[in-house]
Amino acid sequence: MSEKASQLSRRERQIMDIIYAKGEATASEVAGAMTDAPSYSTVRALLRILEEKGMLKHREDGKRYIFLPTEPVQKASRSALKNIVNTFFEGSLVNAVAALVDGKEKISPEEIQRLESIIKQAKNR
Amino acid sequence: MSEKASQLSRRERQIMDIIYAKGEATASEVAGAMTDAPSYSTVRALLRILEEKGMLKHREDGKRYIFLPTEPVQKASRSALKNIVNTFFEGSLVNAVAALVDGKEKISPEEIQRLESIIKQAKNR
DNA sequence: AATCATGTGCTAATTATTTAGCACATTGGG
DNA sequence: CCCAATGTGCTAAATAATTAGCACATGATT
Repeated sequence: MSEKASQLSRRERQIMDIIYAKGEATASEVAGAMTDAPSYSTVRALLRILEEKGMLKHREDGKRYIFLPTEPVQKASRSALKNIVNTFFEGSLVNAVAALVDGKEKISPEEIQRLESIIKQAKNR
Repeated sequence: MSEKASQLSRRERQIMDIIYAKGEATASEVAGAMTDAPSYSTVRALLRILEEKGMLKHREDGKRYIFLPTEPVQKASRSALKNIVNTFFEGSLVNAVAALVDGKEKISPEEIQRLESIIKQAKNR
């Protein structure tokens, strides 16, 4: 079912989530985004480990490192969704969408419209 | 962002996923569902820990224990989805649905129809 | 130029997770 | 009735994850 992602430890996953949410981030940005952040030193160590594991890469910006995911967000998100669909919705796309829509309090007319067009597109395929 | 779920260790999460997917399971069923399963003894230990943490409960069936989630699958799935929407889709429901639909190879006419009715319902709210 | 602020690399220690083993209970078959 | 098969509880050991600290580099500021 799951492969690389589930090999990550709790902290590693937490950090990956932050970086996916931000797109990219420095060590201190990551630390800042953690509610229960350990020391800066610890965060750096984890970033290094994630890089060793091939989950992250970095580019340099002056003396700082800016970390970003190796795997593009699109691919990662699809695999995360797939996992949830399989775990909770017996593989049913429709049930997952239903949960997503039902779970949301208010859906604006614009959103409805966009959803309709998504389905329209799916129809013509 | 995340709360209880992210406190689970790698193995614990793996087991929770299996039990959510099955609805409920015995120790040996859980072990059987793990591709990289450790010993039976280990699986039982993890189940016990998950029960201590309040994630699982069990009922007895003869001499066996059948484990099931404390939190209903519906609630757990919504929280998992919410997490993904926030992490990968900047909180946008619509983008998540788009990824879900785009990620799927074939969508049957029946599925399309059900999707349409989900949106229709959402409209009248 | 000296000092401070902020960065990294590496290492070592603590804590958590993961694992297997042993003792004992129960059920079903021979 | 006895024994094998299958279950649980508990405990202890091994492995992995998490953490902080120290040494050193670099750029800015006084």
